[in-house]
Amino acid sequence: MRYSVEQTQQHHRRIIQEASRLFRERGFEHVTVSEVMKAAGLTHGAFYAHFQSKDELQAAAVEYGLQQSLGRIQQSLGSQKERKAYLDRYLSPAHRDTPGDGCTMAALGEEIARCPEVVRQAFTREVKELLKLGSEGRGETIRRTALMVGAMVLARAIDDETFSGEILREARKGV
Amino acid sequence: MRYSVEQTQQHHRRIIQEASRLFRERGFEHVTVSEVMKAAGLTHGAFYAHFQSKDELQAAAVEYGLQQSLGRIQQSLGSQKERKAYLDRYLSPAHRDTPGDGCTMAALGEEIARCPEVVRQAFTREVKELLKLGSEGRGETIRRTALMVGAMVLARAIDDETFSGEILREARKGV
DNA sequence: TGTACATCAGTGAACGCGCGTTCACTGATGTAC
DNA sequence: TGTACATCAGTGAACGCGCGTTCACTGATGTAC
Repeated sequence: MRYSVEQTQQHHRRIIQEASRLFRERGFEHVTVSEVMKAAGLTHGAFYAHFQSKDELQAAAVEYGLQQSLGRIQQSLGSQKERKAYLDRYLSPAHRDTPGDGCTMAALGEEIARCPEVVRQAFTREVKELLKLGSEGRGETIRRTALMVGAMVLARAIDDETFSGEILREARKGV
Repeated sequence: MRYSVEQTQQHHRRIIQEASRLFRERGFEHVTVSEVMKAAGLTHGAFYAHFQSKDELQAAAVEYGLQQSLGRIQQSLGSQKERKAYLDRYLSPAHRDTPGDGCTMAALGEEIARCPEVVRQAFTREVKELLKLGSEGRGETIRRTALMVGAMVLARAIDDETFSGEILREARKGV
């Protein structure tokens, strides 16, 4: 049956949010369209009323995830204390263990490199915005971001709590 | 038909080598068992005479790829000049554009985080060996590695040659 | 050294499953008069 | 304001395809005597 415009828009946002979370938790390939729709409270058939393909959803989810990061960074620009809290949170075991709500670059960067243009373009656009922020110089912002992303990738892949924690702590000393 | 022991061992090595290359190029999920076997000059049916599952192959391929990296690092420990050449090579557009022969951490780290234990254990073991090397202190080695991996992940995901190159150059200044 | 037999890596057809996507249908919403 | 009709997001069955894996079979290698 037909739903109201607001209802439809809300469903659309919900699909993107759940997709973004699930993709970050398990990767694009390990999440099905049906799972995303179920998480959004709908059935899979309705998906194609919202997106032309799974690729398009991936692009929208990447954009959403990075805009979420952008918001967090903006909120941390106020004081040195907030900046420190942001870095502590990023390089924490909690962030490592809950990728669904975390950094899209660290969760999906490698997969995005192998994605169709539409996804890579969304990523590129948002990362450019992300790097415009930062209280240091541009080069320093790039290096800090790379260090944080690399440390999170390694900490998540490593199957040894102690070693993984060491990587996060050492990385924290470098930012 | 039955093949000689040496022939079989050679096939086994070849399967791992081709798998490691293909996985780094396209990710575990986008490479089929059939493709790996074809690249190794065999047919897919023979695969299960060499490995119990695709997961096991992934573990073997990760181990192989990281041991390849280990060898390269060991060869760069001789002089400051060799060390610089190694860093230049790692953070080069050439490495970015040929992941099949490059760093396994940067190519597969995120996927490995979501892999079964057998793969993650192989990764953990080899990264531990990798970090034992390095001419700096342990903390510095960890930070440098994280920076390099993160920069490569971002440079590969970004769909803009200039921006991608900038990330590699800025990262190079930091190591 | 030669003969008979067991082994097992490799082949290629087949299986079962889950995926992305399609489609006929539904029925409340939105629109035209 | 009320009525008739068109719209389209959502449902759930179905389709087609490719994947990992299995299996009956092959035949040179390796082994026992």
